[in-house]
Amino acid sequence: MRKNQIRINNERRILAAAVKIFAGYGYQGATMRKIAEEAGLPKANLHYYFQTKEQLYRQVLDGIFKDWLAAANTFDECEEPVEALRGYIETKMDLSRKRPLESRIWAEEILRGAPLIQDQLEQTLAAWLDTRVKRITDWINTGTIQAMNPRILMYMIWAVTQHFADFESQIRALNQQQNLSDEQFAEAKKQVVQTILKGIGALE
Amino acid sequence: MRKNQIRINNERRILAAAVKIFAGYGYQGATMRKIAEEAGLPKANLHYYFQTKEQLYRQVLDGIFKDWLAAANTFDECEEPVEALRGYIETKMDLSRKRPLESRIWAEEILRGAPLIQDQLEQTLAAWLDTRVKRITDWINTGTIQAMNPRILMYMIWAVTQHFADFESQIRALNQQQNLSDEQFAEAKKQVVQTILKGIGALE
DNA sequence: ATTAATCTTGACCGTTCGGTCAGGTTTATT
DNA sequence: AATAAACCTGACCGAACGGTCAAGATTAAT
Repeated sequence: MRKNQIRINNERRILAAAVKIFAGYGYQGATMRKIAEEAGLPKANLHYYFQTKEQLYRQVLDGIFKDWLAAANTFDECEEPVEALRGYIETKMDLSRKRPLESRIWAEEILRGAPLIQDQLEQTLAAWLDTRVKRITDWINTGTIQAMNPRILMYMIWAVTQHFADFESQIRALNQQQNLSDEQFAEAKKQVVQTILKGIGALE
Repeated sequence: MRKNQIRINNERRILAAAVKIFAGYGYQGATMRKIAEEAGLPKANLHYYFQTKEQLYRQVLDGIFKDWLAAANTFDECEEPVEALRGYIETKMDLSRKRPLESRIWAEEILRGAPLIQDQLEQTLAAWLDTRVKRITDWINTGTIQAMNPRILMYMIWAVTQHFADFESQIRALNQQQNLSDEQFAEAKKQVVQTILKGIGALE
């Protein structure tokens, strides 16, 4: 039941263009014409593969959500809290660095009240979070890390890791109009890990 | 040279409506018609007080920027790093709680690459940050807190404090579809302060 | 080689956008 | 009371939006 190669190629081209335009202009600011230009295709062709702008946007969001969840692998594979949290924070930071556009699309959707992905948040993401909260609670109960609210810890990790993608233009303006270099980003990653792990009493 | 009371009242009404609509729909998604409806005025009347949509938006951003900088008072007034940072974090958290709409408008502007406020970021905000970086550097040099990159510390504080406003809908979806109660928010504030201060070695 | 299925696209449509403007109304000044 | 300044607003404009469609071109199946 594999799709025709033409369809595969064109859908990929359109989705890649859509990510750029949605990230740069937001859902409302993005236009089918801009996406078509970016993809190098006539506008009517976009509507052949994706009936509406909203459907195209939904597919973009779905792809982002999957990457988002996949970043948790390190978290699940490690037994030790220090290892697990460090791995998760570093993976999220790397994702922020490598795929800032996707991070910004996600952020804008949440900012607008998550009109299209509320269901996914309330079901898939909520279940995902519950599982990790249980693991952290176990660590607390066995005295491996200090008592705290695991949900708030996760919110803090998400906030900090995504900030480097979502607020990139602000950070650039405060860094002599230069994006963070690889060295600066590595330093940031290290300090974020260090501060959070030490902050919850998992280090020293 | 004081303005007529009619002008004062109407400009305030329009600005308040604009904050709601810009926060809820983003710059592109917001329309002059929606803002006019929210303000209870005919659309043409908006253009009498604010020539263009962009000018109205700029005035909204200016107001936000001023509040943003004013939150730093606590930071400057305290000598001790623990007191100064705790005060600043708590003030920013409270701002996030009390004025989430403004926080979201700011976030969206940065997300879009700060097209209208780049100058303010590169000048006013950069100078503001430099001053605070110097203070933190002094604390480090006198051994009051551990060595670190003060800029990254500030980025972390901004990220976490604003997250509770900007990602409110995500947090709500993960909290049984309920916004954080006052008690939950107070707990979050406490844990954020605790984690960051302990994370940089200013506590214990 | 023929047919069917898929893909391509310029031209077009109704709607909504930001913005304008003429002409009336209200408020302030003298 | 008269004049000027400020304020108000329904009706309108060109541009751009998302989306449609018919007719032709290409590819796949037989």
